[in-house]
This record gives sequence, C-alpha cells and structure tokens, in this order.
Amino acid sequence: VLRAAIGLVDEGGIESLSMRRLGRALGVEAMALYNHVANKDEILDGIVDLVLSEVDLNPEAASWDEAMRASAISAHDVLLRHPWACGLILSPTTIRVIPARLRYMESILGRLTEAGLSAALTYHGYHALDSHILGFTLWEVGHTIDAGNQPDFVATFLRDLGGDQPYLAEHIRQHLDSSRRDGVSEFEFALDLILDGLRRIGSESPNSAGGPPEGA
Amino acid sequence: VLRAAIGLVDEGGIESLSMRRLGRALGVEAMALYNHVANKDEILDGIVDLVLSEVDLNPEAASWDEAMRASAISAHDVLLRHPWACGLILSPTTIRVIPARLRYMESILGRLTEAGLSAALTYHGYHALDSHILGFTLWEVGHTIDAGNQPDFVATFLRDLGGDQPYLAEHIRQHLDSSRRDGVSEFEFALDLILDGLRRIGSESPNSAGGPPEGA
DNA sequence: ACCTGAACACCGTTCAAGT
DNA sequence: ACCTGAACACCGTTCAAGT
Repeated sequence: VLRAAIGLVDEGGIESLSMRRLGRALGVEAMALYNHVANKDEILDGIVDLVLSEVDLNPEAASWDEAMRASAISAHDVLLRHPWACGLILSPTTIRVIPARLRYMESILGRLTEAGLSAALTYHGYHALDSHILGFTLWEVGHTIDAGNQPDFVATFLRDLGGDQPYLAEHIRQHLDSSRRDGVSEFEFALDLILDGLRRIGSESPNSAGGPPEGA
Repeated sequence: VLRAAIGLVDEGGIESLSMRRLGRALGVEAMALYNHVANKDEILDGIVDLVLSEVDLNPEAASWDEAMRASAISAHDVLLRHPWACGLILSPTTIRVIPARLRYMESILGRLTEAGLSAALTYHGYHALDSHILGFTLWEVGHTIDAGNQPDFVATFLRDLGGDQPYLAEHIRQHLDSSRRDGVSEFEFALDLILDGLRRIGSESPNSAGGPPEGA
C-alpha cells in the first residue's frame, strides 16, 4: 500500500506524489485510495514512519556517546537514502505524530539521561543532536548538486560569482575537489563538535549547563 | 510588489500564497502579475531575498567568534520573525540563487578565513554554522506549538504517550515550564558548542581538522 | 467491501483580446 | 504598457452510483 508511495517518491521526488498518480501506479482509479486511507496526509505520515523505522536505534557501542554517534550516523544514512523525508519531517505545516519518530526521540533522550547528564544538559543536548541530524541532513540534501550531472551549472555559477564572493567561490571549488576527502564527512564533523561539547560540560560541571528547568 | 506577498505569507503561512490570492490582495486580477514577474518561483526568491537582507552581517564585536555569534543570532531572529523563510531556503525542490543568501554565505566564510582558521577548519566550520542557523531554526519553527493557544492538544498528547515514552513526556514538561529559563536559548546553546569547538581545534592544532582538501 | 464517474473548489500558466 | 477572460492541465476530496 504505502510501499508503492515510497517507490514513487524515491525516484520522482516528493512533488510527484499525487493521489491520481499514485492510483495510476497501482493500476487503480485514484479515488479508490480513499477506501484504504483517510487522506493524503495519512499517506505522508505513513511513508515517513516506514522510513524512520529503518534507523538503528540500538547499535552496539562501548559508551553512550559512541552509541549516540552510531545511531545518528544510521539516521543520517537512512535520510540520505530517502532525500524527501527530512523535508517532510521538518515541514512546518502540520505537527505530525509518527510512532517511529517518537521512538527515536525517546531513544536520544533516554541515552542522554541514563548517561548521567543533568536534566539541563539532556534538555539542550537533545535539541542540539536532533536538530543537527534532521537540519544538517536537509541542508545537505538541498545543497548537494549532482556535480557530475550538470557540470556547466556549477561552472557558470562560479563565473557569475565573479569577484564579489571570492571565499564562496573557493569553498565551492573545495567541494568539487572531493577526491581528497578522508572519510570524516561534514555531517560527522559537527556531530563530534556537539558530542565533544556535551561530554566536556558533563564531566566538568555536571549540573551547570545553564538554562532550562531542572524538571523532575 | 513583493511586500504584499510577504505580508500575505507572514500572517497566513506559505500555503496561502497563490497567484490568485496575491492578485486579489493587490486589487488586481491575478494574471496581471505575470506582467511584473516571470513566475511564482521568482516571487518566492524575491521574498526570501528581502527577508535575508534584514540580517545584520557586520555586528560590532571584539573577536571573530563574537561577531559570528552576533550575526548568527541576528539571522535566527529574522528567520523566527518570518517562520516560512527557513523552509523556503532549505526546500530541496530547486536550487535558488538569492543575492542576500550569497552575501550571507560569503560573510561567514570570510570571517572564518580571516580569523586565521585553516582551510579545512573553515570548510567544516562553515557547514556546521550555516546548517545550524537554518536547520535548527526550521526545527524550532516546526516543533514550537503555541502552548497557550492549544493547551488541550499538549495535554492529550502527553496522555497518549502514556508510559511508552517517559523521557519524551518529561522533556515536553520541561518545555511547558518555561518560566525558569535563564536567557540561554536552545539556539545559542548548540551555537556555542560549535563555536567553542572551532576555537579549540583552531588553537590546538591549526592545520589538522581532518577532512577536506586544503584548497587554494 | 471495494471501485468508478462526475463534480467541486482550487492550483500555475498561457494567450489572444481588449484599453 | 498594462490588464482581462477564457482556457489548459493539473490538484485533493466528496458522494452517489455501480458490482
């Protein structure tokens, strides 16, 4: 049922998902879908739920931060495999209550708390981690141009920049020269910045992250 | 011309911007807009450009990281004032070339480079900062419910969580108890994590951030 | 129980026709 | 130079009607 929708969206992008088109892909007359599903939003919720279920929430790891790192990378991988998912999760039009998303939030919060971080540090750490996983990945998806696919676009873009944005032009050239990468992806760099910071604050002064209520 | 569009979107959300409605708001018959603008995408680009122009790119500050912090907070403020803007910037459907966005990217890159950070650290630091500013803010916009406006939604949601997600329920309660905040916003917490990390790596080993090509 | 056709209220966009 | 009406190819959704 929903698998067809995922297939359609995976190859055509999110804007190619319409009830009529989905119906055609299933060999059925489009309005027949309303017998199996309440409305289009329910389909969107469903495919996001399915995708998020692919994330490995309980990787084997020696410490809480290594486990956090592994599950964050797993989530990042999954979201890159379905580039439309981030946008759907973060799209501010509706608040979606998606089971797999709740399990995922709970997993992060639980790991931070059980690691012995203070309530304040858990509170802020959760925001930093979750927003990085979803936000960075969406950023990445939006800024990644298949350079091999349209090299002239990049070339003319670089020329248009002219001398006005020399630093930006240089940055783009660094992206193009991706042969010399050493495996530390952009995603993991900022992730480690966050994890390092949490570890440091947590060990230095376990109850002074500043900010939110102490909670329970 | 575009100001009308911003006004419309600011109060009705992005989905209330249609050529027909925008025409009506201007007392004109909708297709007349095509005399002043190529298509709807040009309108979207235009309003994003106008909004991003409000960001203060050159705040007075004693050091590069304080300047970075100030302009990031300025951007965050602007984006919260126009909650639809983040989604438009990060929406992966089209790559938008928006002058104010280019100036903004250039500003971050320039500041990092001129601070003496290595090419590698600038490269990664830029990704971390830009994705945090846009990604976190979009995350924030999507997850912020006007608790005062619909307290029952939160209440029933908390009940539905039941015992399955105790940590998540606790986290939401912390959000509701916002009276004891001390001014360190969620946005600034992760921002400082990133800036602290960049400062530390930059001073410890100025040329070993690991990763990207050394560039120029 | 499941599907279909016709219909409604919307979209973005084009284009010949008006002033 | 600017606007309009009619039209085209789409949307999501409803509902009476079919099997």
